[in-house]
Amino acid sequence: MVTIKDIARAANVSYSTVSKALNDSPLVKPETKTAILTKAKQLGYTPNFAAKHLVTKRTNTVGLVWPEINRVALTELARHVNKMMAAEGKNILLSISDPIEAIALFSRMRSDAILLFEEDIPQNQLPAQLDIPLLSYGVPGINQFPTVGVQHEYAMELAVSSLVQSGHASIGYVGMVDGIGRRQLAKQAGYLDALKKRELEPVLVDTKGLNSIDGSTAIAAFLTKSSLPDSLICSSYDIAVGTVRAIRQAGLSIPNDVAIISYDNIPQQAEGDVPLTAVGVPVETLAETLVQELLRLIAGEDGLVQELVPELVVRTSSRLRKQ
Amino acid sequence: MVTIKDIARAANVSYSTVSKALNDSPLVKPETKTAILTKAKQLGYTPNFAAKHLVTKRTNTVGLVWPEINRVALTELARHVNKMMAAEGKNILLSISDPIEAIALFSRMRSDAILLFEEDIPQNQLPAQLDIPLLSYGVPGINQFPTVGVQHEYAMELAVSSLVQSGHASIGYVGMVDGIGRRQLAKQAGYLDALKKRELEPVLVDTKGLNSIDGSTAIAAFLTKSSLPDSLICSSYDIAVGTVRAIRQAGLSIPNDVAIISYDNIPQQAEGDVPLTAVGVPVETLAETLVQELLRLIAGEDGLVQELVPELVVRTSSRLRKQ
DNA sequence: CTGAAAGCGCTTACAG
DNA sequence: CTGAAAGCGCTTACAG
Repeated sequence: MVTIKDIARAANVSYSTVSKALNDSPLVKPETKTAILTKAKQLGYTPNFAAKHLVTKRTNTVGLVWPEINRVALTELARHVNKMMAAEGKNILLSISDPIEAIALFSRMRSDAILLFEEDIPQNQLPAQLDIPLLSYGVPGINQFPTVGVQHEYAMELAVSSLVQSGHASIGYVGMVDGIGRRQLAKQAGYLDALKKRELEPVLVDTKGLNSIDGSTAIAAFLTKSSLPDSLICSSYDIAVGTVRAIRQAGLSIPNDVAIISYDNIPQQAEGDVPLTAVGVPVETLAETLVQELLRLIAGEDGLVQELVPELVVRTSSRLRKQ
Repeated sequence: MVTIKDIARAANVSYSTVSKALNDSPLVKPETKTAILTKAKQLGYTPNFAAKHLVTKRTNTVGLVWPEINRVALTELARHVNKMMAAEGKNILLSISDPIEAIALFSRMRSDAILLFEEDIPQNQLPAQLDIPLLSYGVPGINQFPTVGVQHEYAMELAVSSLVQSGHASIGYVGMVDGIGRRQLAKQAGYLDALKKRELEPVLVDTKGLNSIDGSTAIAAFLTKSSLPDSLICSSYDIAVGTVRAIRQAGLSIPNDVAIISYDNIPQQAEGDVPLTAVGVPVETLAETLVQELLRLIAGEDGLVQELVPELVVRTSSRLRKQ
């Protein structure tokens, strides 16, 4: 492995001059700089990250802890965060290992910060005190770390309110019921509250999982026993995809037979056979907030707990039915 | 940030003794060791990865370059590789950035090796010579690096042969047609060869993308113009999911109206409404081969180019039709 | 068993 | 402008 000492020898300068040249310091004469850079390229030099970090104390690396790399909406969010962090000169490194181990690894690596996409870690398993900042994406209050979250309850209120205004009196919910995901539980609670407030009867369709296939299976099973409510709120994009599939499979039409509102404000919602009305914080806003907060934490500022306000985007799937 | 020197001070020993104690060296007296370990825990010590690596020359880290974290089959493969590498004491770090930048990053980080899940990088953009081993997952011969691949052509031969034996004379292909993915192109070529050999007429259904939604959209569009062949080979699990959705949506039955064989030998193929016949190298075999090869490369042995042999698993979706 | 010393590959004041 | 020196946080021969 070639080091700056090898370059120094080849270029007949001291290795501290090489270091300066490689970092484009104004302290080194242009000709010397060019000569050194040429030699470095010739020798196939690759800077040693660890050595550099050891002295500069910065890794410009942010660890993303995300064991489940399989939700479309989260993938979209990760993609945005990755891109925006790159623009700030920070590299996102993703671990799909056990969250506790992943946090420990990023700690040892002295990542500038850790972003946690997994919220179901028992509080007592999280390190009581971390030396590097950790930002949690999820429901505030589940751990002691700064958190960026979404007002899920308000999102459900928006969805229910919109359906009611369109004349729907029976509104169902498709998602994991009484599951372990905090985000999922918050959505369910929000739905139940919004219905209760209006004295409407809730209908819960339990998907028992979060994949689109879980959504379609649950709807198909439900249909063998009874007919669907005339509108459904799906707890995520994936669930909505499965729900739409099962409904159309049953020969029903959207929105005429069943109106649909999906969770997750991502562009994909518009791109299916039936453009889906969606509620949620726009993925760009979410990403931007996460990045801003990470940069603040890295700069040593105090962590905040934020809950972002969701928006409703109306598309075909919940348009007013022709009476 | 607490260092071994802080621990040394607190425990009244030299910091080289602390280092030995933390590494569980037999050279240090048990009582001293216990005292040091206790102090370390008390102070909340986290070893500095960079410092350790700088002297030991090992990072025990493998970089996974995978910009598209959205294919079910690849996610399943990544999960297996991650788990198996963890068992070997190696940490997988994933980058979803531009592959060239990701490779450069892992180079600077001195990862023990790089695993490349993206095959459509122009040969001339890849570094001519890397100081750390790189293993490519994909079609052999597209770059100068050791590669683990799959005999896609043989997989297609297996699929076609199985359908022909079941009495199917019209066999279509659903996937990205003439796209840029090498794996996809190899599958398409294999399909065309297998049909030509039997003097059967090929039918290509172009999905123009790799998501399940692309599959269902393509099938639905195809159905507006003509009827489907009586059997279909889908180029991936995702495509098969979409294909099945669209077929059932059209009121057709699988396998009675249309038989389906899907690509990707993953457990998920069995779990849908219609258990899918699938062809491909079992994901466990694929993962094991990748891990073995990575470990060989890390040990300094020569890289190999391997093509694994796919297997066909027959399930409901291609069972003999009732005549 | 314990500690002093050298060194991993860099950066950065500080002299010259 | 250039170079010698110190030091980042560790490990590992080597003395004692």
